[in-house]
Amino acid sequence: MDPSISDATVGRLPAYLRAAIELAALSLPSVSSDRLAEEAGVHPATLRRDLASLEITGTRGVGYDLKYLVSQISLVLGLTQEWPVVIVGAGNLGKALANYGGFADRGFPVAAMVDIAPDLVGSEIGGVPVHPPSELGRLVEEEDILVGVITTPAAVAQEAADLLVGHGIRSLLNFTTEVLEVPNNVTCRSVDIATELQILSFYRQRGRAAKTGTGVPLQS
Amino acid sequence: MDPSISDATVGRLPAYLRAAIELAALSLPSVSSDRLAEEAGVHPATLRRDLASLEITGTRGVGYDLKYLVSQISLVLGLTQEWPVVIVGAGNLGKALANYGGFADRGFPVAAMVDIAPDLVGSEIGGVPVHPPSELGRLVEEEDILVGVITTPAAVAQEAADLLVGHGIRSLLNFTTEVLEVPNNVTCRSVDIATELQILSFYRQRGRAAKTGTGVPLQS
DNA sequence: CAGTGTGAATTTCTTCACAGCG
DNA sequence: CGCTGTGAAGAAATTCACACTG
Repeated sequence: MDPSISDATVGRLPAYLRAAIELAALSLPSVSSDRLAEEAGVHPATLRRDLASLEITGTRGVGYDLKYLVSQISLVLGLTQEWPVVIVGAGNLGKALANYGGFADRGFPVAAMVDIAPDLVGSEIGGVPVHPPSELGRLVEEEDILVGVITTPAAVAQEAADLLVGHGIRSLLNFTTEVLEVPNNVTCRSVDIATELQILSFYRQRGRAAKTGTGVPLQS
Repeated sequence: MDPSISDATVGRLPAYLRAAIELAALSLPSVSSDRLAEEAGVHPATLRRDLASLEITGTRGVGYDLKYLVSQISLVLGLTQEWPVVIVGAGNLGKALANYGGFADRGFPVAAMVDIAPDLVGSEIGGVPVHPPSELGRLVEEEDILVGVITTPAAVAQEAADLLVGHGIRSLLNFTTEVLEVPNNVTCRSVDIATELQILSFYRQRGRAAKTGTGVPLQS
């Protein structure tokens, strides 16, 4: 069912998808691996091997059909369905993300926010209502929420994670510096700005080009 | 001068640093590679090899001295100096980042913000003054700014990057979905939330555990 | 003939396993 | 004796290079 799509490949798929969408918007019917790889910033052979591993095939002498490419990559990434999101923590970052249109556009509508501050509860931010944590269970149920985004202060991030996991959420995106402990049927990715800045400073200092996009802590 | 510190190693250093700081805060004098690796979420042999490649040595039978560890990793990452930051784009995300204490705490003080909106210019956000783009040159000079953080709308992100690079900034952290073109003496890392969500949805859908923290697009 | 798909070579990264030091 | 440091094995990822096809 999942014949060996490597982690390295998965990490590149969003770049391929973005590049393909961009080129499709130019009304090009197809692309060569050379061109698409250029746009995505990878080696052409790597791109061909990645696509082959997804069983996405091109036409020899021509290239890959762009519409097909977009639909197949979307399929593999699971983007044919919507993934409603709840944002836990209505501080600055939470607000920024709620106002940020990019979520809904890409199939991750922000269905609700949760915060403990009584003065925020009941308000709306970017059209998204803020609820108290006690309502999380109901929200998850009613809004079919699949993803939890954690933008609380670091000190309570683990608490937020436990709450989300306790209500059946199995995908977490963590914006705090805290490393979260989660059961291993839960997928958690962390975006840590400090990590990014530190890596940036390493490469700057050494004058080396940053090759691969490692970054991002993570757990199962 | 830089005897082979691999990209994979660099990507793990921030996690080691964080773990070491955490353990040092518990007043432990030293740690074994087993313990530190556990905290950082890597294999103990990987940790030992990484540290050895930085010429950080432990004591056999004992472990690694925590103070030494923290200071040496900081040194390698270039965190012995401050890296003043300018945030370009005072929208929601820019504001959130300006208000976010974590920057300054970790040696990346937010020295200034830049925005084109006349009603924002002259105001302060989280104690950080907002300037018009025309003043960027002076700011970079006077505040010794080394890093540019791009939080503009995607459509003008390239423009922002050009502006920063034009004023001598050689480290960019890009929060837009746009892929930036930069000269190759400039280090640019991108944090793209859509990418993270898409990867999350892949692993969730397949029920596979997300192993390595690939993520993050990037260019030279 | 342009460009895919893929064996094979190569490089890089990880893990094992253990000699040897404090 | 516990734990580092590392040679060697193994696994994974990347890149080469070219046969082959539309």
